[in-house]
Amino acid sequence: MSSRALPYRPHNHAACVSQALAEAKAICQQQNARLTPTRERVLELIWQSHKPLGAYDVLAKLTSEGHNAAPPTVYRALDFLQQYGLVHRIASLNAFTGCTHAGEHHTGMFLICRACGNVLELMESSVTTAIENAASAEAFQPEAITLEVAGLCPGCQTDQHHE
Amino acid sequence: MSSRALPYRPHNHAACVSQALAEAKAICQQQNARLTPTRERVLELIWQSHKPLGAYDVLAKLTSEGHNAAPPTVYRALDFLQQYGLVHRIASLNAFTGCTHAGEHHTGMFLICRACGNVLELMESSVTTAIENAASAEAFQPEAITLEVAGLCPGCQTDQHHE
DNA sequence: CTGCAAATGTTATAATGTTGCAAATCTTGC
DNA sequence: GCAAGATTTGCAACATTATAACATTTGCAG
Repeated sequence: MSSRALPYRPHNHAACVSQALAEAKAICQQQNARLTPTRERVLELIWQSHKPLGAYDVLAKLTSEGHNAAPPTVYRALDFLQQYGLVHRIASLNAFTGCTHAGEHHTGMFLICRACGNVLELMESSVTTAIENAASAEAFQPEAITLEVAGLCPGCQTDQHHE
Repeated sequence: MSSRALPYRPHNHAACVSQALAEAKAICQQQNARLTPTRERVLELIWQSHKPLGAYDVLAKLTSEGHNAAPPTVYRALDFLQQYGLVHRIASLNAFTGCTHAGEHHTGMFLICRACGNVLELMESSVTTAIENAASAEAFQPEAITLEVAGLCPGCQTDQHHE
């Protein structure tokens, strides 16, 4: 088995998605939040791609499957999912990606491949700590950290295998 | 004198702006880049605020002073200024701020006060190193780092002095 | 089953950013 | 100087991303 992290190594993505959905249901139930059909479908669509999806990409998929959706439909679902830590917004891409650490309290660090578009979410306490220390040194009280690293993923550094 | 960093402590902002402009001129001259009047004016407008300005804010100021400008005018100037490291784009705000380390090769870390809107740019090699190490551990080759921390600046943590 | 709160539908619009092409300006080699 | 090519700007249209406002429906508690 490869030592490379998901999503770079091959895996059963359908299982990976259904597990994420199951976890999402559990989290919502636990917090008395309603994971309605639309919200669940949006979450599933986002998870089906390791590449971040734009809100209008999600909208297009919804309408293509007969859902009578408008932009607010999607943005509201995304707001909900973000609120419960089920998806993250990637500010540098104006796009959304499934949270791979849902439920855990964390600050995500995103490795975004500019070639294949895949995104890997990391949780690195050493990074978070360094950032918090730097903020402290300026007497700044951090609340939210946006950390997005663009570059080349292992699979795209040498070949043309841009999925 | 306060130990707090600019822009939190009071200072002669006009001087601070004109120094930034002088440095910008030097940097452009050194690299055979043309800091045309429009580009220089955009840079000055951005520097006159410690708060990031949106592209359309810049556009509004230009048109209000008689400049016959359209969105591309501003975006092209901003592209140029970013290319030479004279301004940074803050992805989480869709806005631009003057680079306080122009000329130095660096990765900026931005402390963004959600109350007063001021932004402080830091250069912390310990943070950069931690991020690069985390990326390395995933065999990811970083090219650009977006690091934006939202929270409360020293002046806004206790009082209502939201400038 | 009624009344409130939450969620959704619907229309319109705001905010942000880009493309394409023509005109003007600057620079460079001669 | 000056013609030729490259860079910059003007301009119009358009594309993308996100929100506002308000009516309607749905789910849930009393």
